[in-house]
Amino acid sequence: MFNTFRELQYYSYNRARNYFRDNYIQLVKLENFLSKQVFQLIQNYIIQIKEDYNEASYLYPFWQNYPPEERGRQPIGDQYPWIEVGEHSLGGKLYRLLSLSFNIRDIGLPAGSDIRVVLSSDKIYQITEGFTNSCWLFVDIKSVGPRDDWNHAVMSHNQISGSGRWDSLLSGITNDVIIACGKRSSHPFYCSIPPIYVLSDGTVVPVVIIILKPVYDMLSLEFDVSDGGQPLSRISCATVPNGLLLCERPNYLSEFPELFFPGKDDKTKNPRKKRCRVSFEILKQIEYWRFREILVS
Amino acid sequence: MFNTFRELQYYSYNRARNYFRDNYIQLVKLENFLSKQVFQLIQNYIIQIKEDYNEASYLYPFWQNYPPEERGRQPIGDQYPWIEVGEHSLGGKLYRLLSLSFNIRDIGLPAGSDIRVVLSSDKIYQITEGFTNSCWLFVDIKSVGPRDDWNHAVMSHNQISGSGRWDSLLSGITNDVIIACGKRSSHPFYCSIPPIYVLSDGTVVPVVIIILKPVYDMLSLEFDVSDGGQPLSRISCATVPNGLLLCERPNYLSEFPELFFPGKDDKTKNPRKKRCRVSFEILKQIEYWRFREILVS
DNA sequence: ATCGCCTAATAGGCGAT
DNA sequence: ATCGCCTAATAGGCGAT
Repeated sequence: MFNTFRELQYYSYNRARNYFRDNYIQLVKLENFLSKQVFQLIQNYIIQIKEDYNEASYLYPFWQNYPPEERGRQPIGDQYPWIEVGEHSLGGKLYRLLSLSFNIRDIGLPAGSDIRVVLSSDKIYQITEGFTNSCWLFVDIKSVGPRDDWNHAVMSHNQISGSGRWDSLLSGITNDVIIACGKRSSHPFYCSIPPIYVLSDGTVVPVVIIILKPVYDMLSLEFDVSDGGQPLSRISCATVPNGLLLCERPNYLSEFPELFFPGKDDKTKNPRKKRCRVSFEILKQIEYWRFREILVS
Repeated sequence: MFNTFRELQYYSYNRARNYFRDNYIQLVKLENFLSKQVFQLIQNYIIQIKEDYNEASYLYPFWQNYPPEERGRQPIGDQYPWIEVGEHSLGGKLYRLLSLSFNIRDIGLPAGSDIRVVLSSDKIYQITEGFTNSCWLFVDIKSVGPRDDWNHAVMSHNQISGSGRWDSLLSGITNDVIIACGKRSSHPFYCSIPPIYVLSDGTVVPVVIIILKPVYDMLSLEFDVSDGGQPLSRISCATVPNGLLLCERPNYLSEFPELFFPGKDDKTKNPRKKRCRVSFEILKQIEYWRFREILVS
């Protein structure tokens, strides 16, 4: 079955890729639209999200004897790994709330982001002027605490889409290598997600990548609090341009070569799997709506 | 905030724990009910699930140059890691479909299973004879292929609930150690999930643990197929008894000491974090409805 | 059938500069 | 601010017995 629809997909993919390279404005509009949708969902439900998130701290007596171990170089010892708190309190809601505005399919893929749903709606059909009614929304949830709260996110190669060349039937898609280009260092970044998928039924599915970054406080650091707790402080939302926008047209990477900069992996990591960082500051420069924040009162 | 509601939770927890130890039949009924619900959702949507699952194989041209690496001892080299295919094609649907029958909250926790949702409904209120209208459904999705398709699942300590003693206000909950007891070996298993949670608003939330095990075929192994592909073959559903049922009343573990048997970790693993295996055969003996299968046509 | 050897992929805290 | 050092937790393929 790996090749059952290959020929159909090959021609349809290249047709779609040409279409969206020519009409790249539609991709931008699609990203703008979904960025707004997701942002508004979170904003509308922020009270509930905050309550669910903060319950993790209130449930301390139930996990205090089995906390996740701290990790990394030299953990100070006053922090609890909080990854899953953000993933669940945000992720579950996204699955449900998106289904209010879109038809959803949970198409399988061996790798990709935390949450990935194929969305269909008339609005997408409108935006693409009838070319497709679907897109693949990739959402990654990147939690951080007060000591790691910089204006960027760390992305793995399975979380960023690339130029997506598919030159000959058997070759399959390949992305041009991106340079994670920093002030003091740089390294190649082998993003692995295509800019567009074509499903076995012919549906054309451009990829949209959104990062949600819940940031938590550590109450133990505040001078007037004796008790602990890691409540939600704010949520940043960032929309990373589709690989065609990055590498083809308008080729954002040529104007903003430092959009991606070196990640967190050390030199023992397989270079093809090294992560990069995405600058939120530069995303905002590309288009103001690519970066937004929701403060939690 | 770690201790804001501790006293309330302490008393309410022990009251609830006593209640469900005395009325353990209600816990069993609750598990039976949810087991049926989840099983029926999957059965009703199996065509869609299968389509979404199998699309991962059809999308091969899009990931063939960036496949997840095989892992473990001596990979043969003909298999693709398929973990995320099952997680997403099943998981996304569960989030949405459960919301048709239940009110859902995505309460945060630093650790636990893949999917965990606090469900509320009148039906739960009925089953518990008015004691609570909520439960915490923990669902773990455990994919395997044809070479690892045994009648069990491997569970980490964060995926099984225990006896849940909370003896003094400050101590927090602790589970009695379970013995993962096999034919040739055995080891302690330090399950870390309490049998019941009490939320900050006083809601009593007993835990229900369900395992979904999608099993895939490897077409490359079939003698009349030259192409590859890893389509869905069947889904097993297993319901693991709540820790109170296991360790207190009716104390299933005393009658079925081999329900949990040694897991997959090696001796370098922190003993407190070692996984165990759960026997599906024994689950079926405990109550027939604790193990069911859905064949994919 | 039992059970454990073995490694990829994810993630983000925090130190060194 | 930059960037990479560093490790927990999850997962299941498959070999040895």
